[in-house]
Amino acid sequence: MARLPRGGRRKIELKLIESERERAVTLSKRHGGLFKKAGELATLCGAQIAIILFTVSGKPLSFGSPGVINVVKKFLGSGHGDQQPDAIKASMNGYRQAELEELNHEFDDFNEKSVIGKKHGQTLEEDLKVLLGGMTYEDYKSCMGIDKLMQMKCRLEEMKRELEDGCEAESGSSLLLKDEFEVDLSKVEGPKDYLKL
Amino acid sequence: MARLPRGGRRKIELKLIESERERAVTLSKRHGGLFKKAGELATLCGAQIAIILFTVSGKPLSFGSPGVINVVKKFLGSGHGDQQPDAIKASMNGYRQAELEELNHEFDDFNEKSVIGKKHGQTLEEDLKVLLGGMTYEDYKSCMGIDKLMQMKCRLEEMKRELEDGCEAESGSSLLLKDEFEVDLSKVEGPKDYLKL
DNA sequence: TAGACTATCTTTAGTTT
DNA sequence: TAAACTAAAGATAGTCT
Repeated sequence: MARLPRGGRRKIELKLIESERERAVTLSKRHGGLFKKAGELATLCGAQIAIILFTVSGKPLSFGSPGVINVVKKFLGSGHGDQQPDAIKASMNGYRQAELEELNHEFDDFNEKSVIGKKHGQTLEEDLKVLLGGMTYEDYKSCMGIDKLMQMKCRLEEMKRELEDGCEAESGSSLLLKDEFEVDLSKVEGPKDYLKL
Repeated sequence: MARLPRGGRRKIELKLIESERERAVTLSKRHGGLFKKAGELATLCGAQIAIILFTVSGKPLSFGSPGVINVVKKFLGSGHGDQQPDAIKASMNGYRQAELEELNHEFDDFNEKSVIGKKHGQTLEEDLKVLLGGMTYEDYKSCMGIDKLMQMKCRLEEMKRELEDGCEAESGSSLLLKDEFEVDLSKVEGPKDYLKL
């Protein structure tokens, strides 16, 4: 009855939890917390939100307000007709728009880091080395951050090209992120603001 | 320089934030927090996760590990081939499985509440009244909780019927939740465990 | 073994700059 | 206008039952 207050929350390392049982417990707790937060966000901000979650064993869990399928449909479907003030974005579906937002955001992050490097008199090439730290080339491919950064660059250029060509390339498949995305770091240039949409 | 520690976090009511500006600030903060938590969940538990978010103004934001589209595809596509130990679930896609999980979970919640009511000698009909509190009938339709509960009941029965028919009704459309779902409370029966899948 | 507990960590509402 | 700040609110890791 009388509880000994020995244990409390402790900070944990952000890496895959080894123990399968502990992992399941953590998933259960955080799954609840995440969905709760999503619900609050929907209520407080009037946002529509969907979360799709697959556990390591393949079990699907989902949250949706006003329903996963509705949000996903909107995301995959056309975005025109909504109150999009931007003419370019009005021709894109939610997926493209969200991707664009994300890429621009990462673009800003990278630019900021580059500027910090510049202050120390580094070249962009050196910035990259700093950003990549002591990783080997093999690490690069498994590193989400830099991988996405490279995808970002190419995607931005691709989008820009499409827009300059008159937004006619509606085929879509070329816009899907490739599972395998080879990056030749020697060809990486520094980010340019004019690439940002 | 010296900050007067007058302000700190205060509890807020869980309803739509009136002020458009304040709503945007809250969305920005919580959007970051939510996506961060999702990333942690993916890392810690090895889970695949996608979040799709539309702001009130229609702007789409997304998070995905290993990419929104991949997770959504898996969700909408067939679930067979994965390590599903359950024969029934193996024939369902992620969407149906997740829906089933959610419904079973709500079913448990409702059952638990009913049991609590039973302890006080109430009938199931009275349980419902307790659960519904002082709401009017119009409130029912706008009340997500009870609305989903009714959907749940029907959906479970529907699924059960399909399964008994040999899992042949693969058409799918009948399984989509209807936007408008009329509920006649006088016909509502108590939950039965044999309905649960 | 799934839920209760609690000390601590994390997020964020309101404020200031 | 956005960013930094502060402390209360909220989430949760580890423990116990």
